[in-house]
Amino acid sequence: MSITIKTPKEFSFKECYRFLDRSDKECLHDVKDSKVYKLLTIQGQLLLIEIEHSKDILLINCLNKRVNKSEKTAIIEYVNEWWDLEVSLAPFYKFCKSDPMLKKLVKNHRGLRMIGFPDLFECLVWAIIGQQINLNFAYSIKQRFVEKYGTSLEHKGQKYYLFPDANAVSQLTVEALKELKFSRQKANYTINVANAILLDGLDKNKLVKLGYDEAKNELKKIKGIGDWTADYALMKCIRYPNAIPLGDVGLHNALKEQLKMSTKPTKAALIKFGTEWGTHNGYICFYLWRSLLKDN
DNA sequence: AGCCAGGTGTACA
DNA sequence: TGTACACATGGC
Repeated sequence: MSITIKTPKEFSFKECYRFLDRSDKECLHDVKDSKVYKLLTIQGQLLLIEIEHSKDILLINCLNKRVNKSEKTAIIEYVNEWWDLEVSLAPFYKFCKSDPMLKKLVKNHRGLRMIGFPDLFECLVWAIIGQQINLNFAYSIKQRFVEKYGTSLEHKGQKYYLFPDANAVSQLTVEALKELKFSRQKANYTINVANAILLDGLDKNKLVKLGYDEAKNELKKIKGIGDWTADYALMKCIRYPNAIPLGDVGLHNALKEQLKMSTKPTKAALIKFGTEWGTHNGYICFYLWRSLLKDN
């Protein structure tokens, strides 16, 4: 059974692919020869998918199993959410027309979709790992973590991984995570998040229904989730369009570069941006992050 | 050698 | 409310 998704109006496979290819230590998907590979768990089964682009469609193959109709539907749903394919970018592009910096960002990366995290636990733990350390180090920690505690599937001599689930992580000790170079604090934060999901009913759908402010409060109750991590998850997983991690160093660096500033933006300037950009916060932030990668 | 990386909680005033 | 400090490691 062939699986296809008709691409939305504003879509660039090349831009999405470039973002997915930003680290060679990424272990939760693979990119090769203009194809994207990812292991999914659908209805309790491991499905390895391959995504390629042709004209106005995404062609998806499941490499390890013949899929039935409901699995096909679930795969399409997953990719739509992962790559944010069901949103129109027209309002965002219209908004950007009136500002030179935003106009240039859109010109350089038109069609880029916000590659997100369908899974809340993965999103939060990845954010925690990335707190205050450089991205390369963060990827190293994630790789050790996923390879040690994640479920995997081998296909043609290569291993593909799922992110460890909250159940498995709640059983881990701080010491076990420290061996992977988590700091003591981050090890605690990570286990806290697993417990919040298992014991306190932290749930993606609940956060979707709560509204931005309430959802942010809910997340910040967990020790280890501050403003930055909460907004990161609300932007990349829950997908509130106004969510933006204003304290993000990458955001600061990108703004400094784009606006040719001599110093990083002040806190007051950042708050002003967040207010002016409003519902376009998330996409503007994502495009600014994209601008930090080479071959713009 | 020392500072900075996709921050946060805690300890103090 | 506001500021100092530890935290893990690696790159420059």
